[in-house]
Amino acid sequence: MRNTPPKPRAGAASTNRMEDVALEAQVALVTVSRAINHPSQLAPRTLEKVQAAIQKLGYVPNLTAGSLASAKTRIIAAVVPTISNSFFSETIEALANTLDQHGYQLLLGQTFYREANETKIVEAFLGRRVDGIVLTGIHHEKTLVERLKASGIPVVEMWEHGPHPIDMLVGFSNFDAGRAAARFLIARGYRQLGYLGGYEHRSQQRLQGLRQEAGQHANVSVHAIETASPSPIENGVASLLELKKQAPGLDAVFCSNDMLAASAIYECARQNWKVPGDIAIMGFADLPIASACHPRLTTIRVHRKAMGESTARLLLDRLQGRPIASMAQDLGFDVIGRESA
Amino acid sequence: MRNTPPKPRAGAASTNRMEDVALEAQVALVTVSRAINHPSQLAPRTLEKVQAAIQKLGYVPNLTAGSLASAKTRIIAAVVPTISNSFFSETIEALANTLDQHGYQLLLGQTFYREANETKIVEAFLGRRVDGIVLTGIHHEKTLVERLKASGIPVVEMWEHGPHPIDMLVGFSNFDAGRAAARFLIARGYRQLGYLGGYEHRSQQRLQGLRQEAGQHANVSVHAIETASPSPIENGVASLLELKKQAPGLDAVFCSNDMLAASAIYECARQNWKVPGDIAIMGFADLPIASACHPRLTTIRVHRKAMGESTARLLLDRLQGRPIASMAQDLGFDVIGRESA
DNA sequence: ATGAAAGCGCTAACAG
DNA sequence: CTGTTAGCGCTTTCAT
Repeated sequence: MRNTPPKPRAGAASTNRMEDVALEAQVALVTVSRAINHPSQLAPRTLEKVQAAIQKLGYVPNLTAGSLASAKTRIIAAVVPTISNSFFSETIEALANTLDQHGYQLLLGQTFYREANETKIVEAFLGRRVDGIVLTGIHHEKTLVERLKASGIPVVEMWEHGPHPIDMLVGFSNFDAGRAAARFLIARGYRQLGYLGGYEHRSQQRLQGLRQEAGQHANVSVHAIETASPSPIENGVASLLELKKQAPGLDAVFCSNDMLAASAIYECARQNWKVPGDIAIMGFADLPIASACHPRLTTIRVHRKAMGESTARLLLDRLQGRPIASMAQDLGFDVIGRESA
Repeated sequence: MRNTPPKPRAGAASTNRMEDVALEAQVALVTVSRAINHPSQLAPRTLEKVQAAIQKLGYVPNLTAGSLASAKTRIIAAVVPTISNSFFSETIEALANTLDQHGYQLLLGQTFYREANETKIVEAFLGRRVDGIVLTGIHHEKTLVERLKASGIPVVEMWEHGPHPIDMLVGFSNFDAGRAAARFLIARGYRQLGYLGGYEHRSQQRLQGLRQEAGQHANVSVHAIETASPSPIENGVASLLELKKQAPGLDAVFCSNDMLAASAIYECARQNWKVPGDIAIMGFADLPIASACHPRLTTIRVHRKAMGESTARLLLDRLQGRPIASMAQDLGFDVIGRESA
C-alpha cells in the first residue's frame, strides 16, 4: 500500500506513517499534519476525512520526528535530589500534572544530593533538547550554570529563593523559615533550642536562620546535630537522644522534616518525655502526618504543590510566548502552631 | 563556518552539529557519529582527534535526531497512580536510577487512580516512541492492553502478580499479603479484625485476602471501612473511630499503608487506647516510619526498591537483546512482627 | 578503519 | 484552504 516502498531500513517502523493517512484520506501529507497540529486551519470536511483516516488506520503520530522538524520536544526535564522525599514528590506530582494538561511531559532526574550528578543529568537532558529545565535549589556547579545560561533554554529553580537566579525562580527562603521557627519557639518561651536535620543544603540554611534569630536574644542557645544522611529518620531519632544528653536543658527541637519530627514524637513517648511539657517538637513542611500526630505537630507549611504548579505555569508561559509576570516568585511559608510546641 | 549555510529555517538550532565537529576534526560526519556511539570501531588517533573537536566546540549530540534515525529513544515511560505515595516513589526512584546508569531516562506519568487517565497517558508515550513502558498493576482498560500487545513494545507491569501479564511482570500477590496479615493476627490471638484502607485496587485485594483467610477460622470476623480517598490519612483516622464504634470488640486493625497505621497509632494514644493491649495495629509496606513508631509497627514488608530495579533490568535485558530469565517475577513480601500487633 | 549516499517521519516556508 | 519543496541532525547500509 505504500507509495514508495524502498528497501526498508533497519530502524524502519512497521507503524503507519503520515503518508499512509494522507493516501487513505486522499489529501496531501501536510494536510494530515495540519489536521493534527492546527485543525482550525482546515475546512471542516477535510478535517473530518483526515480524522476518519487516522481513526481507521489507528495512526499515532511520531513525536520524535515532529520534535526534530519543529525543534520542540514538548518535554520538560526536572531534577530533584530524590522523589522518595515527600518534599519533592508532591512538587513533582503537581508539576507533571499541570504540564500533562498542556501536552507536555516530564522527564525525571535524581541527584541523590550530589551536585556532580546534577550536572551530568542536565547534560543528558540538554542532549534531548528538552524545552525547559527545572532544578532544585539555587546551588549548582559553575559549569552547569554557564551552560544553561548559554543555552537560552528556560530554567526554573525551585525550593529556594535568592538574588541571582539562572533564569526563573519559584520558592521561598529557607533561611527565613529557620528564623521564623526560632521566633515562634522563643515567643512560646523556649530557650534552649535544638536542631535535628541532615547535611542537605536547604536544611542547613534553615539552621542558619534559626541560629541567627536565636543570636538576637539573650539566654537563647542553639544545639545542633547533623545526622549522616540528608533527610534521616532512624539516625535522626538517635540524634535526638544524643542532643538531649549534650544539652540536658534542651526544651525545644526544630526538625528539618515532619517525618523526622513525627519519629521524634514517637521517641519521646518511648522515653516518657512529655511533648511539649518536657520537650517541644517543631517540624517542617506540614506533611499529612503533621496533623495526625499526637500531639499534633507544630510546623512550618511550605507550598509544595503550588511550587510545582507555578513552575509549570512559568515554563508554559515562556514556551508559548506569553509575558512572564514575575521571574522570581517567593511563595513564602506559614508557621502552623499546633500542640507539639 | 558552516558548510552549506542555507536560509536558516525556523526551528534551526544555533547549536553545533555533527558536521561542525567533522569539519573541525577533518573527518567525515559519520566518523563523528561512530566516535560517539561505537568508539571501539575507530583508530585510536582518529578517535582522539574527534574527541578533541567535540571538546573544543562543546558539542552536545542531538538525541532527538538520533532517535529518529535509529528508531530508539532510550526513554522508558512509567505510569503510576501518584508519586506522592511512598509506595511508588521508592520504586520509581530505583527504576530511574538503574535506568540512568545505563543511559536510559524516565518519562513519568500519573493516573491519580483513574484507569482512563492511564490509557491516555500511555497513548502519548507511544507517540514518543518510548523504548519501554512500565505500568502499575495488572488492571488496565481493554483498549490499552490490546494496543500495547499489538505494539510489541516491552511492557512491565509491577506491584501486583497475576497469571496473564501483557508482557513482563514484577510484583507480588496483594491477595496473599492480606492472607498473611490475617494469619499473623489470628496466630497472635486476635479475633475481630478491622481493615482500614482506600478504594484502590491493590488495597482491595489485600482486604479480600484478609477476608478469605479469616473465613477459614471460626470466631474470626472482619470489619472493613473504605475511606473516600485511595490512600488516606486523615479520613483513615476518622474511620478507625467509626470502625471501633461499629465493632466495639475490635481487637486488631490491618491498615493498607504504614503511614495510615502510624496515624492510627497516634490516634490510639489520643484516645488512650493501649496498642497492642486494647487494639493491635498492623501496617503495610514497611516504610521508614514503621520502625520509628512507638510501639514499633508490625507490618508487611514489600520490596519497593527491588521492584524498581528488577523492572529496569528486565527492560534493559530485553532492549539489549539478552535472554529474559523469568518474564514474571514474584518478589513476595515478608511479615515483620514488631510490637504493635 | 573510514566515507558517501540515502533516508528516519515530520513541520515550516512559500506558493497558489 | 491546500499543496510543493526543502530540510531538522542523525544513523544506517554499502562500499572502499
